[in-house]
Amino acid sequence: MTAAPPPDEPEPLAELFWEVARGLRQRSREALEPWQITPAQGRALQVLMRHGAIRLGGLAEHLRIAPRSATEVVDQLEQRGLVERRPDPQDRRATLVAPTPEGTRVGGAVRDARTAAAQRLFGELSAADRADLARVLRTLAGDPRDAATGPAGGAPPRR
Amino acid sequence: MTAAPPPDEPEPLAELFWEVARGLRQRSREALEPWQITPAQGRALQVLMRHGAIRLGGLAEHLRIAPRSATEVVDQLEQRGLVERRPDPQDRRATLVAPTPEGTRVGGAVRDARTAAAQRLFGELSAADRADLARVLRTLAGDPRDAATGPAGGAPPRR
DNA sequence: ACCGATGGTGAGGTTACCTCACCATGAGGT
DNA sequence: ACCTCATGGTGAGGTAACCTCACCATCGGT
Repeated sequence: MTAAPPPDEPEPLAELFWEVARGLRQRSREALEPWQITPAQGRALQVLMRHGAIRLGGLAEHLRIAPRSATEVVDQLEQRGLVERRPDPQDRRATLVAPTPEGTRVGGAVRDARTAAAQRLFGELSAADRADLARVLRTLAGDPRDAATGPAGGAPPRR
Repeated sequence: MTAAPPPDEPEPLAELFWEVARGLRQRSREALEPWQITPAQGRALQVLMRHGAIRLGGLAEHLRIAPRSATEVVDQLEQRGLVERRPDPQDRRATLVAPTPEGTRVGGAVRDARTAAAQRLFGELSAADRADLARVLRTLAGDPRDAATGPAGGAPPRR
């Protein structure tokens, strides 16, 4: 266990990664401050804008949180008039959640603001650097999409 | 891909980034599960291992949290016998916090586990990819280290 | 000797999660 | 048709990791 054959230093890599994450999160938070939207609400709204009306459980799945927690964030968004609960005609147990027109408007604005925030960070990079970053991140995310352009033959398809 | 006049898709870049962050956080969490150490405690312990005895306020600064919050995490670590409070001989208002021998032991193990976790993720990359990632992240982190050394500074042109 | 600044902490609040228990409904077996 | 079990949402209550505000002891400068 003391053996570290490739004596790399992933430690600073991870640290660096978190440092950048901090910066990105900070910018995102500033970006959605004008709308008084919490990060959790923003994430939920984005999912709803993409998927339209979905069940509460489906929303929870997309957000990777417990169904109970989805109830909570939907409560908040509903109270702000950004989303609407309606019964699922297919299943009377289920509740569909959909953005209101206002929710769509705000959601769009939030998305734009967040995009702009990301741009302010990633825009500092050259196009080549952005491409490198995207390629490497795709590899790390387990996306096999870049296997063809990989320099060392790419990573074996794990998982 | 060479001609991309409006190359503004930071959206997937940011998404990709968070996806990877999720994976890294997940692995880190698993890594320090055997020690029953929460992420906040782990971070504090790492700082203490690096700096030895420091003031509570100094710890808060390193962790970028409010002094009051540092009190809390130190309380937890002290209760587990991993750190020790002692009066600062220079200033009777201040409290020095230092890891106990046990804390040093656990802190080392946690560091190793976390390093191994990061390795499991970043180890999937080629050395060249790791270098690219490090370079780009340093730029994003605002580290002037690579600006002074020019565009091809620390990393020789690969490929 | 005084007085404003500083270091730590008690009290109490927030966010974003969680589990467990519960109820209404749906779906399958007999 | 009936019974049973699984499923969808939610009330109740809990946790981690932060925060601010108020307070006290001490420090440093005049």
